[in-house]
Amino acid sequence: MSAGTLITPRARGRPATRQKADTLLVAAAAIIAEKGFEATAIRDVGRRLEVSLGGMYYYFASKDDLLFQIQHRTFAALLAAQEAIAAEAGDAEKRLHRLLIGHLAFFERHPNEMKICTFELESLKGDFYDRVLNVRRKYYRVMAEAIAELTGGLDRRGRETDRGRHVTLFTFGMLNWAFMWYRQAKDGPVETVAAEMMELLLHGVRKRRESR
Amino acid sequence: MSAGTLITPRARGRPATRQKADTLLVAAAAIIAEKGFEATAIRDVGRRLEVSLGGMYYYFASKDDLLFQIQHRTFAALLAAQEAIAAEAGDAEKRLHRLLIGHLAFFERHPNEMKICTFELESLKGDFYDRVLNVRRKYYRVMAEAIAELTGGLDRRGRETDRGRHVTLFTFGMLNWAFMWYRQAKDGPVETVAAEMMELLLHGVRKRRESR
DNA sequence: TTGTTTTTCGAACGATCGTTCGAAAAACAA
DNA sequence: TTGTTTTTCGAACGATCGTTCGAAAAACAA
Repeated sequence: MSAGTLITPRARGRPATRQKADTLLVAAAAIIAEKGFEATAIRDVGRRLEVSLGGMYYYFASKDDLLFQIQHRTFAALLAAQEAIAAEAGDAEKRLHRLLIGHLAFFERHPNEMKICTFELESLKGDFYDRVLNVRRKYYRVMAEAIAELTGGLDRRGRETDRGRHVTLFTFGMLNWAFMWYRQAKDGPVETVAAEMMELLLHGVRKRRESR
Repeated sequence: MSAGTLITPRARGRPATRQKADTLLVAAAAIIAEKGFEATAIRDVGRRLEVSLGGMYYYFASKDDLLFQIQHRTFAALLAAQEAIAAEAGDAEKRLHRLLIGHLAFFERHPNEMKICTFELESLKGDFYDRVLNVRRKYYRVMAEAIAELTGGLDRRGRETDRGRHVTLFTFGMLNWAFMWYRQAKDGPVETVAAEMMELLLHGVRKRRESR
């Protein structure tokens, strides 16, 4: 929507140019996820797709801009997808369950980008940082609301309680830490992991003697 | 114990030298936690404590060695502290509760070092990486055992089940994500947070109608 | 005091990096 | 075809970095 205010090269230009910029962003994300942002040279990103160093600067205003675009469009896409999921019908439990699946599924589709969002947030500066933080806050609220519905983690004025806030952050911890260990082959589909997470949130993990 | 096998400058030398090396490690951790490992220049670390660039190389064999020492000694200290806590008397619930407190308390005492352990593990190379990973694995086992005692997350042969593994990783997620949000002033003492985490693991977070 | 070991420092190295710039090439519109 | 816009490229810049090295200073032992 207000994406038109972006004054970066890739926002103007021909359709084929925008598409190439997308390809560059994906390639850049793969390299940055592997080596880290500071350790990644723009030269290397270009080399992988056979674009000269000078050519890279036709697509991105700066190295910081490149990092910003990866993070911003990733989180914006995640936010949009999850807002749609949150709007579907169903009770609080089903809604949160769908959101857990949605988050992990998005993470599975875009592991490089999500890893960068987690690791390199603080590599963003000034306005870039603020704008990404803004999207992240919106996403936090989507999840926090869904969790509060389930836990009653709101006080009488509808504001988040300390305990409700912590439960939300615990949940984000479980979700975001997945990049450290989740491998589809070893851990099964994300739906299984989400179901286990949901079970934990609903009933805890203690060995139940008579749970049948 | 086998720390004597370290062939780094700070392992030999006078007591005052070892002490100065410790001070340098703490100062380095503060800078690296703020700016990231790649973005941190050894020059800057030296400058903060008025040690020349050349002088830094009397204490550390290389920049990689500096990062390794921070991570290795931090995780070794955490492991030792938690092993002691795990060995204390008490049932499975009390033991895990103590470990949660211990982890968060250690994190609160050494936020810079713990942040580096989380963010910069993959900045380590070769043998440095292997040796830190080795300590991390030991720590994982301490926590995994404590959780398995509570959940029964072991199969008949005493091996970790998939579900047990996931519960452990969920717990690590909650604990390690704390660096993103925990502030003593806002969130209260770590004991409170640990208690909330324990409550979640035991009973889940669903609003209880008749929990009295 | 003298001799030895430990510690500190400054200068210099080769390498790499982000960014700029203007010219050339390619794509497109007329 | 001609003229215009978009895209690509190579070279060069100033800056920063990790590391080395040998000489000087400081600390210590005799």
